[in-house]
Amino acid sequence: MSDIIQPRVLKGFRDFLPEAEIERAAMMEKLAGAFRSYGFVPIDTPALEYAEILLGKAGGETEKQVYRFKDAGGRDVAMRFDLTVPFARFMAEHVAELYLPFKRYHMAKVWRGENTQRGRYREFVQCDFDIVGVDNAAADFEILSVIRSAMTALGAADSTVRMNNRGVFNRFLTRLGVAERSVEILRTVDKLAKIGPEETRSQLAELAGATAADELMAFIRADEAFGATLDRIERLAGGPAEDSDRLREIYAMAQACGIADKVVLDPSITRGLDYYTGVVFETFLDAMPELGSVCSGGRYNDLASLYTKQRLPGVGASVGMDRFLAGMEALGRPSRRGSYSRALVMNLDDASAVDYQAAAASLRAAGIACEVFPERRKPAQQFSYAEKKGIAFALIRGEEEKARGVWTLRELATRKNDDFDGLAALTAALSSVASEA
RNA sequence: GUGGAUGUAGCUCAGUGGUAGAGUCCCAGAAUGUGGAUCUGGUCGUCGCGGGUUCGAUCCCCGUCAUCCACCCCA
Repeated sequence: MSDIIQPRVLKGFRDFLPEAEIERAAMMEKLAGAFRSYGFVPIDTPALEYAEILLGKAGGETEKQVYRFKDAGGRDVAMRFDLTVPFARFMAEHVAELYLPFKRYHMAKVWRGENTQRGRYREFVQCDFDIVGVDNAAADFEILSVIRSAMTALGAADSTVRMNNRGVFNRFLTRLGVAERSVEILRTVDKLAKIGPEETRSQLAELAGATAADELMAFIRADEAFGATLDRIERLAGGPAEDSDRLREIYAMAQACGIADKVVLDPSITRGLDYYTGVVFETFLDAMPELGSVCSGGRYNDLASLYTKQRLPGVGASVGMDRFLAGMEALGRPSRRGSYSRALVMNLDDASAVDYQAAAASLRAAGIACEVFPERRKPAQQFSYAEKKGIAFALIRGEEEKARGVWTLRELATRKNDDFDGLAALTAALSSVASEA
């Protein structure tokens, strides 16, 4: 007679238990801190938009992957598949209420109905940050700098930003006479790290001929210092121009700010997305480059041309939070934490129920997160509960302690007890140790 | 979307054409309120789901769902 529904989640969608969600929340707080330190402000937009808004310019892969359906009112709607397109609509709609340059960050879930794999889900969080309204080296550099700050804040300072400028690449393709095939060529070049030089060369030869393929392979090498690579690709592209100067300026700023050692000029980085027009960035964990980029972005000349006649140049990037976390987990450095409680007030004596609440109130007033175990149970069970939630301290007051007029503070890890004469002394003691952890 | 592997207790995994086990975890007791050792006993499974073959399926076949890997694409 049991017809319960089997509980389950959709392919590519996930539940997050407290430990995982605490880690995600901590990560978002760290990112927000990095963004705010540069003056970026938060925004949010709806998860659901008119399909024509989201798909206006999309084609091919995006179109196939987007979740799209008719709502109850017959509207043709779609779930956002990134945060950039909704941001374009947002800017077109609100630019008059805002100010330029506008620097925003946006951390939210997006949905893509593509096949899953480690670090690739159908529902995942992107953390975007963009500067709209300025087209210069200062803005490009600021995004680069925020990427470095974000990675450092997340405990991944051992990562490298690989950057390039599509303008230089396009000039080079024009010189080669293969500009009309640039989209396919860019896409092939983008796969260099994955498929290796031989395969890349043969695919390029099919696209552009053997001679051009050899020249392309010579162009996309990234085995020299930033300046040497820049000089080489600038020469191959036809000499000095604004695009190569831009890279030079950005690099000078990176050097001045001490982040140049984690920035590489890699002419093979082109980004698959075709709306990028200037600098492009990809960020790889040094210990796990095969995971793919955990933070990518670049410059686009016109963010919102689909929705407004006002020209809005911008530059930005996006941290793939779920992919990043998958990488950190694979590298064995997750920061597990079971709760935010620092102390558990043990429940050992019904006659002391009031005292327990008073003790907890006293701790919270001192800024110490704590909880009262809600029913009387054997001490071992309460200790076990505390340890599962990662609570470091237990406050013990049973009949014996009450008779002696003391509170016992027990450190769970060491199992050492200390007696305190009153709540004030106990709270003070806990304040000093709690702030250390 | 295409191809391959996997899916057995909360967790990690054995196993068999006759409806299932180990370790761990959890619960109780030895020790009647202060947990890391030991011993004893115990709970827990629609063997992913649906269908087929069979006297009988967790095992064989088909489908399906999910996870992982490769391709594709990308965060």
